[in-house]
Parts: sequence; structure tokens; C-alpha cells
Amino acid sequence: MSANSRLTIAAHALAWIGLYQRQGHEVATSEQIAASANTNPVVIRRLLGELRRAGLVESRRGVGAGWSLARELESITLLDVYEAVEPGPLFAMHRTAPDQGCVVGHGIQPAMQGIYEGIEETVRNELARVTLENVLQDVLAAPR
Amino acid sequence: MSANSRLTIAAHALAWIGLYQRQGHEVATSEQIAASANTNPVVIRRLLGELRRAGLVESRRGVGAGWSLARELESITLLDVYEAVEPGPLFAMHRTAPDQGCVVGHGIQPAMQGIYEGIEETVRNELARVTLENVLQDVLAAPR
DNA sequence: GCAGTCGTAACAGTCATGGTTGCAACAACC
DNA sequence: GGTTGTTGCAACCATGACTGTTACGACTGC
Repeated sequence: MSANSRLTIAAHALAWIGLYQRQGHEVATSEQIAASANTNPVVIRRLLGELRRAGLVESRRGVGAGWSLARELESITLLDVYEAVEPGPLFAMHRTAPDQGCVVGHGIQPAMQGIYEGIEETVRNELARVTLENVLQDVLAAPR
Repeated sequence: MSANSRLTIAAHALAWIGLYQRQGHEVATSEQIAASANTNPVVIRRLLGELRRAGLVESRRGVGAGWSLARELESITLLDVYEAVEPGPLFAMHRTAPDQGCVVGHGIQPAMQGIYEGIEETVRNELARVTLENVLQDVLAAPR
């Protein structure tokens, strides 16, 4: 389906801020993060704005402004990020309602709905098992 | 992410063909299926063409032509349909490669890759647990 | 040969996403 | 109080995936 990269970029930004703060800096700017992710600062600000609404990061304005973590990396899971950043369901129903006069058209949506909900639940469980601290450790463990 | 409905429509089509054949008919036309799914016959033909390439259905041409199942509904899982119909991964990486000179930019892709592969594997396992026969039974069990 | 259906190309419309520009709001610092 | 650097946000365009639609050739039973 060639999905979007929002979750990837959001995790990238959080790991970057976390590492930067551990190196003694107070805040990170969207421009620095954008340079690391090789994208536009506005894209980063948009994403971090959603993470702020979810209570994962904070921002300061004015000179010397930037972004900082609102919670420790250990306490943020990929599920937190996913819910902050991905609005819709993994699988979609018909665009237009199927023929309700047909047996299949009438019953297919509740049937698939139940299946899809189960799958989304297991995906959420998987995402909830990974913290951003795990991600950062994996990042640092990558071979040069 | 507001995904696509290809898997839903494909399952709808297969269940429809399966039920139709159990009612004594040999083949189903794309027009009949499109009427049930409330879409265009060409959309159905395109999808069923991908299912045919995967060996799930067969088609006949000429007068009295149409589509029939190549395997029993019991032996077709949603994973078979998913693989026939959804090409890409669930989650995408960065559009443009991140800065390899940055520690995070260098390590983030292998880190996320590993996580995503694990999640896709569990999704596949879930999909493999549901047969189209299960789906049809769920469809028929829907309250009127 | 006729009729009905598939097979497929071509194109427009919609939507999500990403990239870009521009500018107001804000706050530290001088 | 002015300057400066950064966020916040709106507006717009480009791209790509998917859907819907039309058109027409290919095929086959009658």
C-alpha cells in the first residue's frame, strides 16, 4: 500500500531530541532535526505539534527556543507516537456502502470490521511493547 | 492513515463468488459482483485479475463467461488475499535517506526496520488464521 | 456471424502526504 | 525598546495511490 512515513519520522525526531538532551543541550530546533531527517523544518514542526498535543514533547518560543521531551524516553512507547500521529484505521471499508439487499453486501462490513479490530489490537500491543528508549538503543547499536 | 479498501473488496468478491457457486451457478460475472459491492465492474475485474495471478480464482471468456474459485473457500486465507492485493509494507521509511553523518540518521532505518518487520509478521499471522469460509460464515451470521 | 464477457489501456477525480514560502507571535538578549 | 532567532500556522503546489469511468480489442458459445 506504500504507506506514509509519519511514524518513522516522529520516532526519528524523538530519538534525536532525547539523544541531544543527554549530550547536555536543553532544547533542539526543528531545523536541526530536519537536517538529520533530510526534510523540511515545517514538516518536523507539524509532526512535533501533534506530539505536543499528545503530551509527549514541549516547545519554547523566542530566541533560544526549541523542543524538549515532556516525558522520559523510557516512558514513551511507539503506541503513544502512533496514536498521536496516525488518525485512521489500518484497513478501510468500502468507499460507498455495498448493496444492503444482497446477503453478502449486507453482512460483509460487520464481518470484516470484527476481523480488522482484532488485528489492530494486536498491532497496538506490539507497538506498546517498544519504548523510544529501545529505539534509541537500537539506533546506537547500528554498525558504522 | 486512512488506508485503501482493496482487501475488503477482494474478500467481498471471493465470498460472493463462493456463495453464488454454492447456490448452483458455475460462474459469476464482474457486473454482478460490482452491483453487490456498489462499484464499477472494471474495478472488480482489476482486483480479480490480481487474485487470478495468485491462483485464487479462474476466469472464462466468451459468452457465458465469468469468474469461479480456483480453490475452496476453506483453503483461502485472508493472508493469501492480502499478499495478492497489497504490494507494499504497512509502514514506510523516510522518503529521502536521512543524514548518514548523524548518529540517529544513520541508525534509525535499521532500527525501525527490525521493529516493523516484527509487526508485519504478527499481522500476517493474524490474517493467516482467518479463512474465506470463516468470513462467509460471519457474513451469513449478520443480523437482518 | 452475433452476442456477451473478459482484458486492458487511458484518463479524470479525489485524497493523503510532503515540500515550500511567507508571515505573525513570541521571548531572550542587548 | 529594538533586534534576533525560533515556533505557529496558513496557503499553495507537487506527487502518488486509488477509484471510477469510458472505450475497445480479444475471446468463445451459440
